[in-house]
Amino acid sequence: MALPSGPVTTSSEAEAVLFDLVDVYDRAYEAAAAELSLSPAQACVLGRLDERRGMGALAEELGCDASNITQIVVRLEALGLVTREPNPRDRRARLVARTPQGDEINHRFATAFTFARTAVGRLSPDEQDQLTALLRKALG
Amino acid sequence: MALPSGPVTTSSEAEAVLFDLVDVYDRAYEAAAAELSLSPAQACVLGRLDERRGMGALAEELGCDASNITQIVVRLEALGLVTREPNPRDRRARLVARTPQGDEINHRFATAFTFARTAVGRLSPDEQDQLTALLRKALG
DNA sequence: CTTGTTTACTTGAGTGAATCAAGGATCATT
DNA sequence: AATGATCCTTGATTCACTCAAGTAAACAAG
Repeated sequence: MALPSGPVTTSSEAEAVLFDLVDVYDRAYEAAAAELSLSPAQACVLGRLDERRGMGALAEELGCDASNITQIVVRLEALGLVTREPNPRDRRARLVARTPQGDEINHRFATAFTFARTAVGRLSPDEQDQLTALLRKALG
Repeated sequence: MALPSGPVTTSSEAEAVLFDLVDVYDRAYEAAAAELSLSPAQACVLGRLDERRGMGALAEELGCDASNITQIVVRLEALGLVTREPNPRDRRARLVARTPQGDEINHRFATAFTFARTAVGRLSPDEQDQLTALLRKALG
């Protein structure tokens, strides 16, 4: 989603700021990925491989079709960032794991994606707690 | 972006909540669009046509290539939600405007996309002001 | 053990977003 | 009238995403 999500009509100021936040966050994420020549989806998957895991687990966590994950992982594999090893316990399944290069790129991505860190860093510890509490309440 | 944006590693709780918010927001936007058989990008463009305007203006506001807008608008036109009239003052340009049907769908979208409204509605007026202030500060 | 079912993943087809390069038409300037 | 910039479209390409079908292996009876 390169195009922003909203606003249709923002009735309250809080809604407008919320929208701004989401927009800036998404763009920052995309930009950080682009710096490493990754698509946002690739960066996302790569970031969820701190431990090796199956394709199905990824699909479920990310809430998308398994075939989508297959494609993304195939591309990450072609880039040398990920391997797909057969699962010795279940020969239907395959375990996806980051390569050392994948670790390196993932680390660089984490460094490049400064938005959340920076935004939170603009707040005092007290304010951070307030924000956390407010957002939790807002999320229901 | 159906796949979530983040987290790589969330160092603070505030960052984690921020990520949650963005994720839920994006998914809600997508779901609301899907209810009306629109893509998120289509809903986005449709929502920015309260006044008729040129393709270029849309592209600039949405930060993407003009040819991308062309495609999206062509599809919206095929759905009968939008018209592209020639600009009498400049025959290179075309003015995009919602049709009555487009207005209707846009309104239904605004109704279906309840996330921001609902989230903010969980907070008292005071809390809403606090949230607005905190997010403004965090956004820098 | 073989039959049938479920599970895990891949493949293929199709849609749409997005970008880039190139082109046509029109405007604006000299 | 010629030049160059502007507005938009077209074409080519990549990728994300979904759905329908298919393969292969696990699993559970009979």
